[in-house]
Amino acid sequence: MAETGVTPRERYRAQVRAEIMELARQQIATAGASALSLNAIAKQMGISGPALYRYFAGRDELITDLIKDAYRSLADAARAATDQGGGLPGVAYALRAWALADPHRYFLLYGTPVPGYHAPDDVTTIAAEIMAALLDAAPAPPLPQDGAAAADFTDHLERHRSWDGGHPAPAATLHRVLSFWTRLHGVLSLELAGHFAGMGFDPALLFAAEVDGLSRP
Amino acid sequence: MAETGVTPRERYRAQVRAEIMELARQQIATAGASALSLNAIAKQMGISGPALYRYFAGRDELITDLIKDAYRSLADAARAATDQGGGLPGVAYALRAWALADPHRYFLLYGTPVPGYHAPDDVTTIAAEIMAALLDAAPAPPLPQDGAAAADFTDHLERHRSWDGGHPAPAATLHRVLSFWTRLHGVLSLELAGHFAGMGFDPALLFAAEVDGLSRP
DNA sequence: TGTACATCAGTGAACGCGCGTTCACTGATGTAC
DNA sequence: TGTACATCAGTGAACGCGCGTTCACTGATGTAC
Repeated sequence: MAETGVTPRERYRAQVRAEIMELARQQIATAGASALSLNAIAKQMGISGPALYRYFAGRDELITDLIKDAYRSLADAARAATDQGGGLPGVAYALRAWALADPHRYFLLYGTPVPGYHAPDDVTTIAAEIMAALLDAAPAPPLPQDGAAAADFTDHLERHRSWDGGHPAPAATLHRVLSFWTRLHGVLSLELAGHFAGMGFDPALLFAAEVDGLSRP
Repeated sequence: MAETGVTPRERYRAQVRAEIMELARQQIATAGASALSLNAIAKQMGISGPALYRYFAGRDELITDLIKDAYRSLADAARAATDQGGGLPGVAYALRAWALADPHRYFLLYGTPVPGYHAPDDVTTIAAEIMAALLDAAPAPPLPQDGAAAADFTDHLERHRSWDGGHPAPAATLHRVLSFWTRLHGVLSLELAGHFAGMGFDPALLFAAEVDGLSRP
């Protein structure tokens, strides 16, 4: 009685869809997005390949849903960290934990772009949520930027802040958050891709040092 | 008479090899590394597919050579910029120019890692050259790091600097160069992957602001 | 200079693979009267 | 409660594709005597 309006068939559909997504996620986690195979998923579920077409229009739609799903998960993690009051460092560590839990999922969002693929509007919206979480976590007011180029870009942002989602933060904060985000992505993606592997130092310490440096005024 | 010891056959071989590599490079530039197809290359050259096996043991070897080639090219660009005396900003702009000239080539090196693939020792050596160029370009002495985590990592690097290729720079400089490199990669890879596309601001200005901020003490 | 032999670039057929996707269908589940 | 019909999940065969790679071969180029 609790589940009003949800027929058994709808429940079943949602369940199977979820199972497909879950197996797809596992496949990506194991061998990356390029290895995602509809037939392999079907085989794992014990059904025939064409049966999947009851749930997804095709491979592209499945990938799109996986991307949306991953963005959603990442945005939620960022939001939770912000709400917990840890500030930018808090968000930074949350993002790192998210990425380390499933590196291929991170690369699904921020890795090599797929040549033909173009992201739908939904993901742009969710990506904006991540920026919003960072803006909420950022301390105010930001210190004045040193350096002419830095000041120039802050000015530039004043006139190009359509992506802020209506956030009232000053342009200097937008700049700071943007810079924070790019730097974070830098360390993180190099670590995840294994580029520090042969260098001998501990990536966690580098990350901590970056976050430390980025967070103080 | 000038080309001592190089038989016509060797010349021919080198030439064909170079042509294969060039077409492979074009293919990657157009549609990414995952789209690289031996048969397609052969067709473009007007020869049969199996003929390529006279020049490469297989697809993997070709990709490995392309990666080595790209690293070589990038390291040369970094070295040239350093020798020109532009300091870290000079190297930064050189690397950006290199990446923008062929984004897929950049992603071949620093994009989503290929699941099965493992880089041979050669590329590690060349990658170290890039760090060496940055170390040569970095100003000395570096300022003391603010923040406990930053100081910790510098200390840590003192004990884990095997990757410095024997460079005499102090650990603080290693730290600075490492941080410079990761941050650079952050802005650059997000720009190349198109993540700034919908945001409205000019990526070049953000890059300039980052380089500006990163270069001053 | 001429002949016999070795090297080696390139061919064409074939193998086996897995992929996404379509189609006409069966059979179970749900709905209407 | 029972019957007639509609919905829809899943099947199995098939299509067409392009891939990397192997193999035995032809024919041109180079080498040795």
